[in-house]
Amino acid sequence: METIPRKFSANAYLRDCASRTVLDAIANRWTCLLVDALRDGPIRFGVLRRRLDGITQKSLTQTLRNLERDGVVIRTVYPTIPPRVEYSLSELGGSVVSLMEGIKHWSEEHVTEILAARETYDLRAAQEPRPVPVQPAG
Amino acid sequence: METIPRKFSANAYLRDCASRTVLDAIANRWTCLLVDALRDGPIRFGVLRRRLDGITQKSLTQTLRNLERDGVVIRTVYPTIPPRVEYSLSELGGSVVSLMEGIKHWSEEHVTEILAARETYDLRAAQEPRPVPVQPAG
DNA sequence: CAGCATCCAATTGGATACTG
DNA sequence: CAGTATCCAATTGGATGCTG
Repeated sequence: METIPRKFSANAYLRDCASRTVLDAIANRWTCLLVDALRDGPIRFGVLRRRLDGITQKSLTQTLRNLERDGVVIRTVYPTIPPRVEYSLSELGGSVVSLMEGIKHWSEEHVTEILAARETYDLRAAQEPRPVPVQPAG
Repeated sequence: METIPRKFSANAYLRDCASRTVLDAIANRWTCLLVDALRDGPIRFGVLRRRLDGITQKSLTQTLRNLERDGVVIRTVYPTIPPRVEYSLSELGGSVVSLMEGIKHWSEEHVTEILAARETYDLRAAQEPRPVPVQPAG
């Protein structure tokens, strides 16, 4: 009787589990917006740059490179002058689109509620008595 | 005839839209793991600390404070000695659990595939001809 | 136990200049 | 157009010590 091969079980709670690096790769602002922007098909570098308002060329390049390296994004270079480079999602990338889109959507849906919560919190914090310093000034 | 009040439409693509700050708040490693860890009910600070392997006390405190401020997390202090503090999800927090869990799960499911992609990429990169320096050494 | 305060190293991010 | 390279400011993150 054979032992059933136990499947490797990743656990992102563990600091040394490689899935933690994957979590880091996708759970950040630019990856979320970038993957969402790629959902409707190939898109050029310059268009992406303008769409992800506030991203620098450096950050965009790095985010794209990392996702390409991870097999999430496909980079296609057309040997024209001037150069034309298009980015699209791989099948793997397609499998994470709904999650990224979901996060973006959630942020937009709940922003008003959250801004209100922040205001309330800050107001209460301002009203609370300050902790007495160990060495009072003066 | 009244004008229909046009609903404010948030857009996280825009750098100055407040929803961008919400995106930043939830799209990061610790928030993802933290919210996921809170899904099964109230949990103490020390337990969280041990569960989110590798997090420092400082980072955990800050992540919890920010989410509390945003109305995602509820902090309950029991006036005992020693102090006992429990964290749980608000209703708002509950509405984002499935997304956070989804990201964690996706990371764990695709880690092998992604590690392979990285290896392939790095191998190809090592084989590619180096760009000729403008001022060749020697 | 659940923090806060502080110091410091390391990583990130922006601005700028240049290239095939 | 789509990058690379570099310099530098700013933010982050870890380690440590202390407290109600």
